[in-house]
Amino acid sequence: MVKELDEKSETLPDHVGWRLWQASRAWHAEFAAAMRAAGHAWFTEARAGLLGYIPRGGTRQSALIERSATSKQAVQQLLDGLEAEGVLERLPDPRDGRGKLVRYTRKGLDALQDGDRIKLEIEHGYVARIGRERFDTLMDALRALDRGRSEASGEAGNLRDRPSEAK
Amino acid sequence: MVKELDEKSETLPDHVGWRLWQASRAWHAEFAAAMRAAGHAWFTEARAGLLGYIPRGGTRQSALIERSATSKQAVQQLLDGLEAEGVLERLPDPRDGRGKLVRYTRKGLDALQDGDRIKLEIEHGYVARIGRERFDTLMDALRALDRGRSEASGEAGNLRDRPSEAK
DNA sequence: GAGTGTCGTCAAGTATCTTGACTATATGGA
DNA sequence: TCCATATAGTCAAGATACTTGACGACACTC
Repeated sequence: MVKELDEKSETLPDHVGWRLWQASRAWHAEFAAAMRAAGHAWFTEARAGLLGYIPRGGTRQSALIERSATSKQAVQQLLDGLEAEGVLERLPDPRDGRGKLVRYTRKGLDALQDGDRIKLEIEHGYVARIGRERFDTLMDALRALDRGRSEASGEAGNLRDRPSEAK
Repeated sequence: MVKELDEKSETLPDHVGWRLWQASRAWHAEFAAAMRAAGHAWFTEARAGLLGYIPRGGTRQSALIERSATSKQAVQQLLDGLEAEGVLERLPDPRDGRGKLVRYTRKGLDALQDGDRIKLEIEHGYVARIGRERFDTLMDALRALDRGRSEASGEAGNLRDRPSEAK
């Protein structure tokens, strides 16, 4: 076989960013595949990202925009899609005529439940692969990193870049 | 402030997938910001992902498609963009009339060098935040996870799902 | 040299996300 | 009360990333 260009011996990157990215992608690919296999064909990465910010009890659309790190239009379009799929519903906020409340439908709650189960399964797989101890240190390090990030910027729990800078 | 809906006490998810996703996004946001600040305005996440698969010495376009986990059309469009930006160039493969070689231009190599520097800076920041030991265990766990993944499927180093299944 | 498969391209469509402009409601004060 | 300003959500248009399908050019085998 041709081997004059060193295609064979070339290595992929090996730094934190790359590893985190690969791990994240792999996790999500596994999760999404399992979700779709469980009958939730509407499940996509972008939607999953948004759902992560919607607690079981529902939330104000504006609160959602603040928490997730994207524009309100992006959030809106994702919500439009999820609403059309029957996963969520939007109700007028009784306490603010401008606002809307976002909450899960039966279908959405069922999906959340399946999601929880699948997460556990994946986690078990990970533990089986690298051992409980290493898995725990992984989680510990990731949490510490997140805490560090929160402290570095303002104090909100996320990668939101100082929600009160230009406001 | 209104507080009847438990907005305040609600917590974000805390499982591996979420943590990996957040960490990955945060890393990339930091990296991309630094790259753009360093004058590489063409830098985006998708392009970065692809560049990760292109070794310094260049590669065949087809090899690239195989390594990255996307369709060849997606790769092609990304390459089109990078070529238009003057980061890469495509040459005919002297050993295969059908093929093309992708390699970095001077501009591309300069960007890679800045990228390496920035990666180190970010890494130092991480170590400062969570300590050298914890950082090392993090990397160790991520590598172990990747190894586990490789062994689970075929043997290729990545999340590519068995490149020779339907082929 | 004919058949088959690989490499890259063209074209069109979908999903995600962005900026800009706009409507309706809320809030705080003259 | 009325007005100014800010906030919540929407509408519209466009950019980017990615997909499927179809195709032309070359390579490889027989």
